[in-house]
Amino acid sequence: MEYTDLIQKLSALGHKYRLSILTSLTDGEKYLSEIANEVGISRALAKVHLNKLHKADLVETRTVLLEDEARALRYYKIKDFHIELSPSELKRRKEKYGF
Amino acid sequence: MEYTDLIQKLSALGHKYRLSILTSLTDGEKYLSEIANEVGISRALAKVHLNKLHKADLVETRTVLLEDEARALRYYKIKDFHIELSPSELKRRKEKYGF
DNA sequence: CTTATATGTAATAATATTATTACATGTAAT
DNA sequence: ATTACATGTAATAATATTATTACATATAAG
Repeated sequence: MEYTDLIQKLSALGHKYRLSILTSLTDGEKYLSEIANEVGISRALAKVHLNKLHKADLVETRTVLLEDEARALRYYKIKDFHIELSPSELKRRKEKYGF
Repeated sequence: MEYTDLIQKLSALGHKYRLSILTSLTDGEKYLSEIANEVGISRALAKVHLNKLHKADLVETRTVLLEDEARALRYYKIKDFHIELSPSELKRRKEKYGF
């Protein structure tokens, strides 16, 4: 993973609501209002944090048409990622990539 | 690791200078001016970031008296930590701790 | 006594993040 | 028509982070 991408993911993960949202999405995909309710924040605020998670490539979205094909829901799904950090991992990265 | 401690570590790690400082410290302990030079920032700014790393318990300090026992240097040393995050890790945490 | 090295802090400025509020759309059900 | 869901955005306010500047201490060397 690129340095700037790692930084972006770490800072996206380092916020209580965003980590909570991501954890909530480990159940499966959910739509905005569901997420806001589960986490206990307003829909608008949940959107702000979901946007940040999306920019960091930690979630992806999918629009689902309901049976009537009139209304559409936007589902948020956790993307796969793997971050492992420790002093030795940082050293390994440094030796491998030079930073 | 506690939820708030994890958040604190993640947000401490999620900044270019701080990750750079930590990576630099994988070589061994260093003092403030060395760190500032290596990372390429002012001493005052390096201090700000080291304070944040210290609060997140990612570095520890040690005061070393020079031979003459007059001057003292404050060495910063990386602390041991291990952070592993992925969708399945988040799910495991949730099932184990409930968040 | 000036320069160089090391430490530290406090105050401010600049920028970014976080949170809220208010508004917009659309469909379905009462 | 109003209420209940669902979506979205833009503007503002509040707060926090990040960066700089300026000052303080102390020792050693020239």
